[in-house]
Order: sequence, then C-alpha cells, then structure tokens
Amino acid sequence: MSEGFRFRFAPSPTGNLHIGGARTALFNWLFARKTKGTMILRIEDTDRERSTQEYIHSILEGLEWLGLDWDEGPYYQMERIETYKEHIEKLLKQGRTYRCYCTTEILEQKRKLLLAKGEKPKYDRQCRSVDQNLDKPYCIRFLAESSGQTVVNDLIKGSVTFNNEEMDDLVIQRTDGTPTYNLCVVVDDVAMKISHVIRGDDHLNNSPRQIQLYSVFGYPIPAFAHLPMILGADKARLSKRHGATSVLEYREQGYLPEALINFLVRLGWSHGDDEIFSREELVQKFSIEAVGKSGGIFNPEKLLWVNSHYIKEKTNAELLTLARPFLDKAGFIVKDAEAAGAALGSCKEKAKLLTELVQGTGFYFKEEIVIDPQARAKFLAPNQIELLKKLHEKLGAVENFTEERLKQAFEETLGETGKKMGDLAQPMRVALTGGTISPGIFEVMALLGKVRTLTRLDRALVP
RNA sequence: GCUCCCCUCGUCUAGUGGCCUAGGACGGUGCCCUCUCACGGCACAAACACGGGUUCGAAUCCCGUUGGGAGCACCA
Repeated sequence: MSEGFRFRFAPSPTGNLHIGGARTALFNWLFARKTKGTMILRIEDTDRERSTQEYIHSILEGLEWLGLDWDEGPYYQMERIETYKEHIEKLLKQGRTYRCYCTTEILEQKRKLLLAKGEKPKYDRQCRSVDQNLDKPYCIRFLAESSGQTVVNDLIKGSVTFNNEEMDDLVIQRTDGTPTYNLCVVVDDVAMKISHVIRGDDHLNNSPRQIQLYSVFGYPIPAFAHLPMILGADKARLSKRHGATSVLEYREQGYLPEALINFLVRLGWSHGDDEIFSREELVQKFSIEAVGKSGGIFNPEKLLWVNSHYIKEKTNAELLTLARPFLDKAGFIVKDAEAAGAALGSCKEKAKLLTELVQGTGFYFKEEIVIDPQARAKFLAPNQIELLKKLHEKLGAVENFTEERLKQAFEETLGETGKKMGDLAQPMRVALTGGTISPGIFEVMALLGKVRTLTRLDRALVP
C-alpha cells in the first residue's frame, strides 16, 4: 500500500471562520477527498494574545456546517510546545540561531529608517555580533541564508524564485518563550507528514523562508499550492467592510451550505461551462490544474442566485427542516408538518434565502392577518367587495378545497360577471394574505383550507 | 520604497497558434408566459489592459509598459 497524500487546514483562532479561510479549507478538503488522502485540522494558537476558545468553537462549527470534515485532529499548537523547543535547540546546535536583545521600539525605529531610505525594512543582524550571554530579555532569531536563491515550486503559480538576500532573520522564539508561526508550520507539517500545503497566496512570500528551515532540518519539502485571494468589490482583500465575512453569518442570513460551497469553489476554479456542482461531482471533477492564478471578487449577487437554485431543489420536508430555526425565530408554530412544508414549498420559487422563504409564508402561519391599508384601498373597494361576496357564495358550497375545484368556483363567478381572473384573484389575495404578493391564489386557499379561507374572507368584507 | 504575484464582458470564467463573427453563468435591458410577485422561455447590450515582436496566422508564444494585489511583525 502506498501512502496517500496528506492535507491540512490550519486556521488561527484569532477570528471566526471567514470566507477566505473557508475556501482554503474547501480546496484542501476537495483535494484530499479526490485523491482519497487524509485531511488534517490544526489550530495555530501560538498567538496567546489574540487566540480565544470562542473562535475555536466558531471555526469548528463553521466547518461542520459546511460539511468539511477532517480525518485527524484538531491538533493544537500550544500542546506541542516541547516539539518546537527541541527544534529550536537543534538549530542552535547547528549555529543557525542567535539571541536578539533589540526591543520592539528599537526595531520599529530601524524599520522606519530603512523605509525612509527606500530600502526593504529587514533586520540588520546587529545582535549577531553581540555577547550571547547578556542578562537581558531576548528573542531567538533564525540565521537565514544570505546568498543564492530559493525556488518555490508552486502547483498553481509555477516556479517562483526568490533571492535569499531578500530574506530576513526570522524571530522563531518570542521573548516570552513561545515559538512563532514560521517555525511551527514547518515543524508541524513535517511531523504530520503533510504532502501538500494548500493555503492563501498571501503566504507565498513565506514559502522560501520556510523552505530554508526544511533544508536546514534536512526534511523533505512538501508540494505547495497558493490559492489566489478573494477580494471585495473594490478589489481590496475581503474584509468586514465588504459585508459579512464570517461563514456563520451566512447561515444566519439563510444561506444553504451547499450554495456557499458551490459559490466558493467557482471563485478560482472552473470545469468548462458548468456552474452547479453537487458535493459528489466536485470531489469527482476537482483538479488543482484547473485552479486559476488571479484573485477573484466576491460577488454577492451570484451567491444569492446559487442559493435560490438550491432552495428550489429542496423537497417540502427538507425545506421544513432547514427553515425550522427561522420559523422559531419568527414565532411561527408548526402544527401540521406536512401542511407547513407545503406552505414553505409554495414560496420557494421566489425565495433567495431561507429567511425570505419564511417571511413569505407569514400568511399561512399567522392566525390573524393584518391587511395592508394601501392594498385595501386598491383592491377592496365596494365593487370589488361585491365580487368577493359572489365568490363567497360559491365557495360555501365547495366541499373539498382542491386547487382544481377552487379554480372552477372562480371561473363560474367570472363567467356570471364578465370579469377577468385578475379582477377577482387580486382582491382575494389581499383578503387572505393581507398583501398583494403571494403564491398562486388557489394554492393559498388550498393551503389555508375552507374554514380559514372563509373566516378571512368574511373579515375582509367588512371594512 | 523593495520583493513576489496577477490581468478575457460590470463580476465569476471557457479558451493551451487556425474550431473565435471570442462561448457560458451572475447581474442588466427588452419580449413572451401569467391571478400578484416570482420561476421559466427567448432575445439584446457587454471583454481579449497597452505597445512592440515571433508566425502564413495570436486572446493563446516572447519582450517591455501601465494597472491591480500580496508580503516586508516578538500576527498567522
């Protein structure tokens, strides 16, 4: 048995699972499932200042909602401190580290100075030639290669060459003794036998520095794939000011996980002219070669369209399950699951979000409807009331409120009065739903049933 | 400022030298359907960033320019 590929999603719990993170997770997941490899979840929580337990929960919940499962983990970096320490020790023995006593203020000054001179603000290695046994707080830096080149062979961007002189001497251990990101990723990716590092292309510049670490440790270098960024409408990296960034916010707004997945995968990946992909199709059709190089703008309208597509595909029973939290929130009580499902189903053609779907079914769930004054003025004028009264007589005689039978009653009324369907349907709609927008009028009546239909009609007939 | 990445309709993209009069999708516009709103159907407008090459032939290959993005933390 050959060993399969291994992938990881490694978020830091310094925020909720956001759109960009979700897509990184998705691409890793797709590649893992496609190749029958292993998906690993690792929480990069070495930033103790900003990492929180709430964010960890939020990230896990987001992944779960999207259906992006993992085979190993979650591993927590804070539980692996000893391993990092050992590796720092190794580097020390190889003479590739040195203590740096420079304070944040001093470093800040140096940066400003270099920037003002028009140079790249990298550390000047001053402490390298300073006594290593001073009784002062210190951090540990990695002595980087200062000549030659480092090549990143990226599955998406191709081969990218960096001059080593561009590289800075990274801080690998903070003054408080905790290791930092660039060291931890390398140590962990090796320890977890990661074969493919798939991450956002904001990390592309980190890759050569990490490759240097792999080399010094004598570890094999994994394959890299740097995904292009997701941008806002102004082409700046997606952030809070572009609207919702947390995946869970989309759940609250009434999006379906499969819609978000489908939308996200199409941002930077394509398969001919196809737009809609089931989870199974994605796993089958996904390939890293088809991932684009350029950043993509997050287009909320398209997301909405994808979502409406998936809502339309749902059965009544599925809609009821999905809409449940929103119904509860609206205070709508489900007495008859089948009828409630049918009510939701009657509105699915016009709903782009689950929240809209539930709003649309208010006429069904509310015991007492309130008639919109404008709608009343326009559609419940005296002559229209007369027409409704005629219809009322017919309806009283109708035993079963089936759409077919109701249509018949309408047509009879219209035949006797010479009016058109619109003349009758619209006033009826206002009488039964309180507004001018609803599913087909016969469907509404069938859904409400004879008793409620006639009660509402009675009430509407007295101004 | 320096380093790296990127560039096909407004947006996501198809396209790997002739199939391109550049295709699809979202959005937009118009028409049809129709008991309202939608759904749906049909149609229209809309792009190869620019400039040089290479070639019989370039959206596709090469060079340069402009433009956009990312990184340059004791954040990840």
